[in-house]
Amino acid sequence: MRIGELALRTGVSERSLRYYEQQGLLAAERTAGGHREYPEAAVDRVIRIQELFAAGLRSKTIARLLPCLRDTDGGPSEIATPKLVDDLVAERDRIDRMIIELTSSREVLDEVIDAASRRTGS
Amino acid sequence: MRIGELALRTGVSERSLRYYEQQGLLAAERTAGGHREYPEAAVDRVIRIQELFAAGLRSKTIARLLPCLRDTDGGPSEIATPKLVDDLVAERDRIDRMIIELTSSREVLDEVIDAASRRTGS
DNA sequence: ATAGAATCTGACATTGATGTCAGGTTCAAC
DNA sequence: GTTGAACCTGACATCAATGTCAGATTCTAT
Repeated sequence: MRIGELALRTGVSERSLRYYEQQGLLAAERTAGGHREYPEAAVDRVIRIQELFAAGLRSKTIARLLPCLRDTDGGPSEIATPKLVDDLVAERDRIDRMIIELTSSREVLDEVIDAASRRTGS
Repeated sequence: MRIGELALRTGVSERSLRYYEQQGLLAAERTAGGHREYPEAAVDRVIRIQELFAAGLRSKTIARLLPCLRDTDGGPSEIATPKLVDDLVAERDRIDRMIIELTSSREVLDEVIDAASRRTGS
């Protein structure tokens, strides 16, 4: 598929898709005229990339991580280097802390929302 | 306490603490010479602010939200306006989605880490 | 062949919290 | 009072993904 459809199906802007390619996160074939042609699997990959971005990973880390995923390509995935594992463990811990913080903030919001709703009579 | 101690105890930089004040998130008394003097409760408030920032809220939203918290001051808290409630509900939903994404990304990282650990023999 | 939609590259702007630096003032201890 | 640490303000820089725009090229349908 071409970039417009991929953008539509993933909810990610064309601008970002081109950026992903530039960062080595997302490969694309090219038509004779130079237009990008994506395989069907690109949809899942883009969504995964977005999730990793949302988790606070930077593109460089994602670029190192992606080849180690088994379900990204059918092909044989690489094994994470020790340095990468260290980094990923740090990221995982950070994500764990973030989930805790998010949950805490969620409760704060809920409290305020509930207090106001009770006033209004829901 | 003064800004240096507050920074130390919260892990938030002095720069950020001044920024919080500028954004109306954190009040401070002033000594005769103009130095900031914080009450003990500032520690908790700063930590809460940090959590809300980590949850992706912008300072303007936090500024509107803080007066509605009951445990921030002992005093009577304000009730959230309908507009604010709308915004907070949107934020809460976004946080919920983010937690889901984070959990998903956490699993991805775990998988790669485990695969590498098994190779190394843990 | 041609028109209009889609895509290309490249450059510049934005966002918002935070880092950093400079030059000056205040505080606390001796 | 002096000195060094802590603090003040104000300005400018940073980061990284994304938005946006311009001008050119390609694709697709008629």
